[in-house]
Order: sequence, then structure tokens, then C-alpha cells
Amino acid sequence: MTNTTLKLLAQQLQLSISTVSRALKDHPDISSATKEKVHALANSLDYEPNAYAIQLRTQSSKIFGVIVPAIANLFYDSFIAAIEEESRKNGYALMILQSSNNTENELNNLKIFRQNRVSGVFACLSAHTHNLEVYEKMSDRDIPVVFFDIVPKDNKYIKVRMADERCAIIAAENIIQRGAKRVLALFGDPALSISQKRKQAFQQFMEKYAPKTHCTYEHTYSSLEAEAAFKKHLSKTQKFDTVFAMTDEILIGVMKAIQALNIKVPKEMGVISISNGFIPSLYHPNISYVETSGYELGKLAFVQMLANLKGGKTLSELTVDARFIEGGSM
Amino acid sequence: MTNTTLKLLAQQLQLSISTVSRALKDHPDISSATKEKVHALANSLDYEPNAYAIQLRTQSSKIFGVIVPAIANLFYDSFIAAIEEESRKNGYALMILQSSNNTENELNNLKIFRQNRVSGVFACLSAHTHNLEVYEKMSDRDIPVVFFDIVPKDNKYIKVRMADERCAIIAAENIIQRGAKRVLALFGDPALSISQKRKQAFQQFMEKYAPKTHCTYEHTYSSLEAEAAFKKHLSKTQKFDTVFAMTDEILIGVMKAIQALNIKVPKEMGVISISNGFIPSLYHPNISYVETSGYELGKLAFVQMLANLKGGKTLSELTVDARFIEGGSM
DNA sequence: TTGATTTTCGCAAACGATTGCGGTAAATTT
DNA sequence: AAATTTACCGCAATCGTTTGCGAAAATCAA
Repeated sequence: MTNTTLKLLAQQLQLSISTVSRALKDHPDISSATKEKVHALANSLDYEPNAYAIQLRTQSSKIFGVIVPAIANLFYDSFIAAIEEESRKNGYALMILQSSNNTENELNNLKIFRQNRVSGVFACLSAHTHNLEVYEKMSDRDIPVVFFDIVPKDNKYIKVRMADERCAIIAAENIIQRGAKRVLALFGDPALSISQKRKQAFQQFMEKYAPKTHCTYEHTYSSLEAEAAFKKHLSKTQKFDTVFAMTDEILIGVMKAIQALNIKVPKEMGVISISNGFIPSLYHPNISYVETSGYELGKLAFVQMLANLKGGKTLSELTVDARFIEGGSM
Repeated sequence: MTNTTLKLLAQQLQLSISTVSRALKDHPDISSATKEKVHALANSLDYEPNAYAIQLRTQSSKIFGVIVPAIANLFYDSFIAAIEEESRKNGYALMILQSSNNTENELNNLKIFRQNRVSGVFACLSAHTHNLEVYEKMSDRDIPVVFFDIVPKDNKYIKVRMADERCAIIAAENIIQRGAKRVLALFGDPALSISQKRKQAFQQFMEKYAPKTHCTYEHTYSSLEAEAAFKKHLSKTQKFDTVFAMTDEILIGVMKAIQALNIKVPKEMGVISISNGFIPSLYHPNISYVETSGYELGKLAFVQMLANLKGGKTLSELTVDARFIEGGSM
């Protein structure tokens, strides 16, 4: 079946293409009688404007590109879900590509975005991407880029992220409030600025407000390592009474160890983490956590994108605030 | 900065647009001297072909549409991840939209797909979508639709799904092998064919091969309900020794109850579920499960899509097989 | 040198929509 | 009845590519 186009409609109605086009979009030049006829035929013939022709003509695509390290990730999922919602409301569609934390993929994805002349890009940097030239290239083409989560340091970029320091501090506050004596604080890949920020903020706060509390810091790269680290430290003479997990991944490892050793939470061990909430809700009692909502972040990112698209250069870093969610593990 | 186009290249090189176009794609008509010059300038000017113009001209978009109920879902995530990988390998990009299990959204999404003239659609039906007219409309436009997971019954559609009956049977087999005496089997929304199939297969198998085993069946709609159901049945005089969870969601509820009641797995209670593996790996011991890999399903779906695009009508239902993954909970 | 080939390239028409500008008929004004 | 508006509508260029066909230039054969 051949697609129905303006031309086809025009022929059938003995009208010009321009008239049909205008009638369809309610242009005042066209009489309502004509408009009705056009709409009627368009409906019965299931006319769908060809997005490519429009985009070619208008040079704007109504598509946003999204780059995430992995789609199958609770945090990014909710981020994507949020911008998908907003995009649809605003008449945009989403093109989602995953970098798998691989710089080369990232480059290819950006190329696809450029070729498709996306209206804007939401990007989460791969763990080890440092060369931002490609992103400059987008800006050169007037395609705004909103970085999220893993963002570049330079302030000339538009970025939204979690209030990492605040997260860590809120966690620390609650640990102090619990009256913890010895705490094990587990962080992620030390090469990531997110790990650095969280650790630094956490450590500073603890040293300042609870200098007597003994803290052990460790970086782990996976759930398995976190589990091992937990067990290792627990077997030492000086046991700890509270554990802080910087990410879901780490929390998972910790909780496996806790279950395996049949440790009672929160009596024998306090647990607190930074999370979007899903993983903490899997355990009994629910794990207390500092909320970092990918969903909220997505909403914020979208606002930034729209603002940038509309007009002004809103070059700034926005953060979404964090809050403590009581679970029962502290 | 103005985008570099064929026209621009042509002007700068004193060549015609057609020559430039052909040079860029290594057409034999063009001398290698010219080709080199063209390539050189194209590179230095960062030429990126305009996908819209190409698509308008060639009438093919190199984009697949994907409709899932929710992006933030472990199963769909891995499905998406799989087709994303394959798509990129094959030069396609993905446009992902979520229906939120809402038929109206589904319609809108399909409209966007039609307007963007996607090359094909991967669709998971919303829970209560029964009117497939819109999907027919896609086929009318020669846009193949590959249904996955939640698929229509009619065999005229292309579909890939998990081997639901097999899953249930494998679970039943292992329950029998464990020597279970009383089992609680928890299923999802009874309106979904996936629940029906799994339950029916499970029940038939159990009645045939272990008629003396006492099975209690129940449908629950959420984790919370599953947790409540588990507790309710446990408080009865006749306790059960094995629980079967049809989905991750149900498993989560069950495990919360198990943790809350401090029940020992697998000594006091055997646990088995159907899952893609992530949730079962969160507990200690790991929960044994029948694997339904969204990733595998994605790969299969992509093969179907490609086959259909290439030529033949491969109207058939393909299923990806299931296998038992030993966790330690049985 | 001349005719036949082969290389190498340009013309122009598409693809489907948008839009400034100009034109015609009807309606309104003098 | 002539002049002026107003309401409707069409012409044609344009967005950036692709591609069939024809033509000029270069090479070759005789």
C-alpha cells in the first residue's frame, strides 16, 4: 500500500498541495469548508505526515538522543523513564543508545545522533571518557548537550547531577545519630569523581563531627568485592557496628554477606546506603537510604534541555537534592 | 555554524553534487583522484550526511521502534540491551517508547513510529490491549512488527516469547525432585495469558507426576500481595515446605516474608522462581530459578526482524528455551 | 587522423513537506 | 458601475540526497 501524501490528497480533492498543507494545520487563509473536506479525506486515507520531509524542510527533528552506560540499570532506567514521559508530553521522541562504558561506542552513538540531527542530547559520560571534543562538535552544530550523573568538570557544560556531597553528609549524619562506634564505609571506583566526592564529603564530615568514631574506608569495584570486603573486615578483632554502602551494587554485596552470616539488622549491624530505593526495599527490614532519584534527575535534565532549546544559554550545574528515607536498618 | 552539505563540498571543489555524492560512496564512475580530494575535504569539514534527506529519498529509515510497558524493568531492560547491540551492529538505531501499560500511550507511540517511518517495530502489548488494528496498520505500511513477551494469540503475527509452559514445567520438576510435600505456588495477574499458561502447565504437570503433593495456588498482583499471601498461608495449620514464585515481583514479596520470619532457606523452605537471574542473585543462598533471559529473547527477536525485513514472511512463533539455574534454595 | 570506446562527470527529476508571494474571484465600499 | 478590500487559493523555491541518463573528455584502435 502506497503511503498517502499531501500530493495524493491534493489530487483527489482537486486542490493544490499548499492548500492541503495549510488546511491540515488550520491556517486562517483556508475556508472552513475546504478544511473540512481535507480533514475528512486525510482521516479516511490515514494520512500521516512524513517526519523526514518535515525535518528536512524545517531542519528540526523533534528527537532527543540519550546516551547511558547501560540501559539495564535501575538508576538510568528511571532517568530514562522520566525524560521519556516529558518528551512525549512535549512532542519529542527519544533515541536511546548505550555506551557500555566504552568510549568508542560513545563516539559512534554521537555520530548517529548527529546524522539524525537530534534536537538535543542527554549524555552520561563513560567512566573513562576524558576527551570531550565530540561533545564540542555537537555544540558547534547548535545541538545542546545536557550531561547527567557522570558529568565533566568544566563549567562551560550544562549538567545536572545528584548532590553527591549532600548525600554522603546525610548518610554520615544518620550514622552519627545512631551512635555508631565503628563504621565500615564502602565506596566505588576511586577513579570516578562521584566516588571521590562522596568519600571526601563523608570523611570530612565524620572527622569534624564525630572524631571519636572509628571509620574504615575501602573502595570496591563490584558486589562480589563488596561482599568480600565486608567479610574480611568483620573477621578482624575490632568488629564494626555500622556499614555504609555508596551504591546499590555495594549494598547488594553487603547484604549477601549479612544474610550469609545471619547478622541481625539493625541490632547487630546498622546499614545505610545511597540508592534510588528499589534495592533497599528488597530486604527486611527495609534498608535506610539517602535517596538519589534518577527519576527526579531526569525531570530536571529535561527542564534544562528545554530551557536551552528555547533560548538562553543556561550554563550551570543543577543538582537534585537528596533526602533520607527511613527504612528500619539503622 | 552551518552544516556542511554535499552542495557546499561541491562548490568548494568545483564539482557537481552528484559527483561528490558518488565519490563519497566509492562509486566506480569516479576517478580515484577526485575521490581523494572529496574525501579529504569532507573530512576536514566534518561532513555528516543528513539522515533525513537520505531517508526521504530512499524511503527507508534505519530506525527500529520499540514499545515496552516500562523501561525501568529488569526484563525489558535486558531485552532492549540485546536489540540495541544488534541494531548498532547492523547500522540501525533504536527509538524506544514506553506504554506504561496504557493502551492510549501505545497508540500514540505507534503513531510516532509511523510518522518517523521506522523500519520495524518491536512491541510488547500492554496488559489490556486487545484491539490490534493499529498494528495491522503498520503491516499495511510494510512495517514489520515483531511481538515479544506479551504477544497476541493470533498466529498471523510474528512473535517471540519465552517458553512459558516449559518454564513452569521445569520448576515443577525441580519441586518434585526436592521431594516437596506441600507447595505454595504464586502466580501473577490471571488476566494475562502468561499467567494462565504458566499456571496451567505447572498444575497439569504436578497433578500428573506428583498427585500426592499438595499444591495451593494463588494469584497476586504485587510484591506486597505476594508477601501477604505467603504469610497468610504459612499461618495455617498445614504449613508448606516449598514456594514457587512465577515472577521476580512475586519472589521479592516472598523473600521479604522469609527474611521477616527468619525462615531458613532451603532447610525449612525451598524457594524457586522464574526470573532472568538478577533478583535471585540478591539473596543468600542464591535462589534457584528457571531462567528466562530477556537478553536471549532480544537476540531472537532481532533475528526475526531481520529475516522479515530481508524478504520472506516468516510468520511463526519462536520461543527461547528455558533452563534451570541452581542457586541453593532448593 | 578518424572513429569507436571507455572514463569521468553533470543535469535534472525525484522524495514530501513548508511558506513567501502573488493572483483571482467574490464581497464590500464609494 | 467602478474601485477597493477581503477571502481563498496556487506557484514555485527550498531542505539535502540519490540516481538514471546523457554528454564531454580522454584513451584506444585502425
